[in-house]
Amino acid sequence: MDNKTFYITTPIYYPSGNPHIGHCYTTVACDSIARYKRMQGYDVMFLTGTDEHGQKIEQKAAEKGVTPKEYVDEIVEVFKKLWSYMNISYDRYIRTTDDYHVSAVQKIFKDLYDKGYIYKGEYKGKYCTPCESFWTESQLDEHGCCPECHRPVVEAKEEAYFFKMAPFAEKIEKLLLETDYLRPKYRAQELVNNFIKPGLEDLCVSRTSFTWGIPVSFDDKHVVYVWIDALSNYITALGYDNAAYDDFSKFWPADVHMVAKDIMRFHAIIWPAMLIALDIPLPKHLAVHGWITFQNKNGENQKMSKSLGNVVDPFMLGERYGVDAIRYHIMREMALGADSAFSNEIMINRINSDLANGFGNLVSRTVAMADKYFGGTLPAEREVGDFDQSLNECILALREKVDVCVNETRLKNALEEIFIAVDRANKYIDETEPWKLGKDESKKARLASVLYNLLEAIRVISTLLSPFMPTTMPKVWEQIGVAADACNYENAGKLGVLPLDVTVHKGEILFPRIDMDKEIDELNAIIEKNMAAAKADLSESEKTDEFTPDELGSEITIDDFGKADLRVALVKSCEKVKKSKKLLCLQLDDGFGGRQVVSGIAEWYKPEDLVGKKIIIVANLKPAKLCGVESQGMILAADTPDGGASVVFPDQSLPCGSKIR
RNA sequence: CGCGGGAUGGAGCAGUUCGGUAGCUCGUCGGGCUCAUAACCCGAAGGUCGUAGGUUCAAAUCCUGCUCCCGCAACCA
Repeated sequence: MDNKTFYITTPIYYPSGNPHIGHCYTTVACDSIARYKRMQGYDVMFLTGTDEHGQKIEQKAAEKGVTPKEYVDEIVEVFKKLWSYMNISYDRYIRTTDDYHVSAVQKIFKDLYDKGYIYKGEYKGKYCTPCESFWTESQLDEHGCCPECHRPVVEAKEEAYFFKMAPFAEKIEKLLLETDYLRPKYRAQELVNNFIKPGLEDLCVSRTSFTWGIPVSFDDKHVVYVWIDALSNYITALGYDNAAYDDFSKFWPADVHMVAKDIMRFHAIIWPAMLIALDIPLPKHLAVHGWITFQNKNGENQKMSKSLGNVVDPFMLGERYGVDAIRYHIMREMALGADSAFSNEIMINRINSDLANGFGNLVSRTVAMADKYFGGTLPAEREVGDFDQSLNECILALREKVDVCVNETRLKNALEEIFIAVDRANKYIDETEPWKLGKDESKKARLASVLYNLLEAIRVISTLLSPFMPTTMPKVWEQIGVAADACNYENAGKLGVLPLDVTVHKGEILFPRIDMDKEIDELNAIIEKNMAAAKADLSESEKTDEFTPDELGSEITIDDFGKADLRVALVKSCEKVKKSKKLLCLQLDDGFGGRQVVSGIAEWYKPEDLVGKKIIIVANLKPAKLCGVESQGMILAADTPDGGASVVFPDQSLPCGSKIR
């Protein structure tokens, strides 16, 4: 027998804060697949870890007055504690601060440089001088200022190394469109059209503006910037370019990289490009799943966010419902690619109907009957009857069905298949009416057969379920009187494994039914408490930072001011700019025949709020296009403490075109 | 005309590859059962499959136009 291997990874998580249910999503899914593959006899490597470098970590650490390493050490402990709590069976945990990873990344970087794929160039971006930080357009705050200190940023450039992407475009396009690398496949078109067809931009892979990173070995002003550092973890953890491990030839290429959709791009394009450049075989599959969205009381979906107080604490949920119930719910709701809503109600419903009423109750009623009618031990006599075949066929076909789903990383469907079998077994009880058989002495053999068939069904079902719910299934085995080592993959494909005179042991309730109304009330109370706390936090920080006006700008002369031509204008009409969230398009009477101005205030003003009002505009600003609409000037508005904007309204009686000086 | 996804009984979804009686889970209503965690089983109600056309003997499915939602991109002059 050759030892088949299976290598599966989670992303390495960014420890800028404590882990939440979103992190559990990917990790629990990978864990279940890893456990399933181990059960099948594969030699499995399941890797997870943390991506610990970067500016944000550096800053967070500085805020707390600790070193970056001390800061991440603390959070990594929380991650590990959570994984242990969630029963995550990772084989290896990589930290990008591990020595072997650091030196391997330096070698990889140098290797790519020597091969000509990395070159020195100039990085252009928005720079905040006080923070000494570069930001991309999209990172800037709502006023186009630094997201950290909210002061204006300037165009600036710094020396940086770049990774050439162009040589790989064709191969990556083929990888996405013509292979089954990407799951779900329908995302491939989007990636190709958005990023490959317009031409891949070279990737900035080093920075000089912060120091918390892996130094470039041949140019120590620079640290390696995120991608080469983070993505390499998948190979350095196996021992690529380092001596810490020696598993690269054994496990590479990876069978599955599982990621959430926000980092799909990097794993679908940049990672393959890096591997091609390094002349390393590509991983087999990239499984992309959606986000958990949090459904609030009104049934609206919101992305999880700390300030909304809706971050679901996995420890709290586990305490209330049990870790396996959480694991089950996460995977049962998770569809490949699509988002899934998380709400207390959906979760409790799921736990009650599937786990408590369905599977838990099946075990409970079966064991209870064996206990009641036979004192726990079945007699050896048997009598085949109606419905036996139908049940047995369903159970015998189950393993194959689950195999297929797990191989395609469709865990939701795998669980669906298993619960079809649970339903079949529950139905079998009604069909065979064992309670009637129990009253008739002459039907004991038939009754024993019925109960035996049920116990066998439970054995197979619980075996296949054990990778998903590793804590609870051994309790089931205890109850149905089977040794844990008999609940293996091979036996899950056949019947007749339990001894004819099997003895059951009535035990605790596996999944207690949850009182929905009571539970929702309690959870809402917790949520409100969290929100209040979050709000208090927020107002706390407002007192210290947000109420402080932006620093005064540098001194200018009267001439400088005179360059700006400010005028009063009347809003004649106003409408939202299509395809934009923040833009309003205003038609103005400026006293000079009218003009059109676009302004990013749609979040705070409705068009009808402005029509008929006088406003102040910068009249001689160079026109620009926003979302394809021309804007001939800008309107004046003030920052509000809550991060909004308040348009400055002059006296309504001023005529249009009045100059402001 | 930036790219892509979506619209199916009260809710959430499958079905669309390759046209042929519209399916699942939850909920509702009625019935059965009593071994079981007031659980289980059966049945019923409830859908113009977003909209307007087209192709066809036949369209949720193929084609075209339109509306609305959601991501990504863009964007606060």
